Amino acid sequence: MPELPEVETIVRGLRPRIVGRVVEEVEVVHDDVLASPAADFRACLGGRTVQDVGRRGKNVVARLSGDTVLRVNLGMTGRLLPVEEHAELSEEATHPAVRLLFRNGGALVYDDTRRFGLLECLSSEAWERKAAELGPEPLSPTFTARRLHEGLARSRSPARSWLLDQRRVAGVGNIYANEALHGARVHPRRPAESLSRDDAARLHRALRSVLRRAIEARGTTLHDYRDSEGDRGAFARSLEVYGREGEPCLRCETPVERLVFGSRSAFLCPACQPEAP
DNA sequence: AGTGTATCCTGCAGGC
DNA sequence: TGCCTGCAGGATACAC
Repeated sequence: MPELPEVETIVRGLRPRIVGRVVEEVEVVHDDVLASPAADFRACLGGRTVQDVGRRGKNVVARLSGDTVLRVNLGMTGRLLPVEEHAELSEEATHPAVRLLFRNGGALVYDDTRRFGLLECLSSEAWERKAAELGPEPLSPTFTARRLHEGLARSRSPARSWLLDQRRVAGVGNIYANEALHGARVHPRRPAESLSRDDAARLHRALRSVLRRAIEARGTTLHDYRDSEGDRGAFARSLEVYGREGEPCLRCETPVERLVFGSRSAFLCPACQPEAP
């Protein structure tokens, strides 16, 4: 669910509310969202101060004292809800899985209906090693059209599968992959290596554009996604193909088609995005 | 190297 | 109302 723009929105809201707080107690409601046994997770976090909250790909990355990192992957339905006082929490939390209780009151609740998310407490060094396996940040200045073209050229995967692979580029999920491909007029099934330099340049531009606009709109809420204030994102109304099967393409009126491959839906305009280049 | 499939889990919409 | 199927912003592991 949450892709780069949603995670970015969550992180921005979270940062001012939890930096400086000290984790006093860790309540584990469902240990299946933890990467390690609950006792290890508690010991890893207990007593530490939150120093910063950032994002890498779709991961929320909280840096804590003692060179410790809490990585949160929100899966499909994960939410991070800062709560001011113990007493009246859980208003938003319908499926709390983990609660970090702060010294002097307040908490950060990890809520996750489907529990596909993952919380991992690890050393800075261990986190850096993992982060190095992720592809470049698509909004970083070092992610150039040329670099994208070079990456695509080495793979026969369908372009959409390529975009979803976090080792190739970090943070793109099914919504923005489909939107970017439509913006670039590239069929989602086109082999990555078949994209010309021009195709790659359009894809680069479309991807960055859609991610930036979605961040401005505070993300896309289809069902579950809420930011750290509990608010919905506004980008759903700006989607051009995702979820619009049978509706007219906004560019040419041709009905949007849905395909399934890689066990996920792909949405495209068959006129704007021809399968053959 | 790539693809198809299954798995984790819950909720919702739609058909009957 | 109930029961069924299919579907969902993700990630991973497996066999072929």
